[in-house]
Amino acid sequence: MLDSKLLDRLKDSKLKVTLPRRIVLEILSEADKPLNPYEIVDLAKANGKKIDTVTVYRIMDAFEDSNIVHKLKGQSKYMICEHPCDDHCHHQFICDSCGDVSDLHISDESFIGELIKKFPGIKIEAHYFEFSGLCKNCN
Amino acid sequence: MLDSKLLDRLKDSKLKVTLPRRIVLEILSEADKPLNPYEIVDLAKANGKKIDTVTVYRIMDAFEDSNIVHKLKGQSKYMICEHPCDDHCHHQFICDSCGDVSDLHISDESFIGELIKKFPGIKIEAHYFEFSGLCKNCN
DNA sequence: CTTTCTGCAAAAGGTTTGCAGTTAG
DNA sequence: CTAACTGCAAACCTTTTGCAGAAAG
Repeated sequence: MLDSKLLDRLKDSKLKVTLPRRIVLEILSEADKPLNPYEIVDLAKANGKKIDTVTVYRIMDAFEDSNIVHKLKGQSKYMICEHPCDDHCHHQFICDSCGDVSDLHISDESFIGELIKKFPGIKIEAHYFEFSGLCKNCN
Repeated sequence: MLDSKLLDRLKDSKLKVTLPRRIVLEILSEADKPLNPYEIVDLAKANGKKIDTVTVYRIMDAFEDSNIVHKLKGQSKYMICEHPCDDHCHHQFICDSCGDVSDLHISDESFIGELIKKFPGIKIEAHYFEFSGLCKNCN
């Protein structure tokens, strides 16, 4: 089921609430990692729901404009933006062995602070950290 | 002119020293930012030198394998790798305003060390850091 | 002389555009 | 009812593959 808070975010935007948009939101919120449009279409199909890839591209554009999702700059992957006003900051650890993805609760300051010191003048608005390796169960 | 140290890196690898490879190296070393294959072809043309795009793609693959260039994750942009290092680890800063991408040479230890302390038992094999905001020119 | 490399053509993959029909508000 | 949205087709751009000829070592 689609989380009601997410649905509210969609309602609060100037976007119309349509079936494809609900499906995309549901898939993104259930995914534990960023997804690209093709992956979203595939997951939808796996759930018995068909959406056109082009539609997903357009939905992602609209969601990005409305700050509902965050697009990873490098990859064309998207993830739900949980703290729209705070920042689009994410830290995750992906186990190469069992595939488990965990969200790391690490303090931003220790990472970001050092960076600012090293590169004075820049302003960091968002960040995404991804680590992979072996989790403590698989190590 | 092509820097002799760079040329040596090419000679030291198992790759043959060919004209297209010299051109690519020269362009990359003169560029102050990461370039994608199309940009390399265009800059070559601007210097009166014609290379096929496919050739550039293949050259970049070979250079990456030989640790001569570093590929920015996702961006399909390449830059001369001054510190031939573990190519699984990337730190990039993307300016939201001018789109400039810079690769940050920050020590892994400061970032990774803290993480290991906090999550004992995990083994980190690769990481990807992405920061975005405003570069010092746009800030 | 052998193996690697290049350039061309074509295929494959990812993303965007145009348009007619549909649906939310 | 109207503006926004979807789905399909097709265009477009990026990247990969296959192959014959050229060049490096």
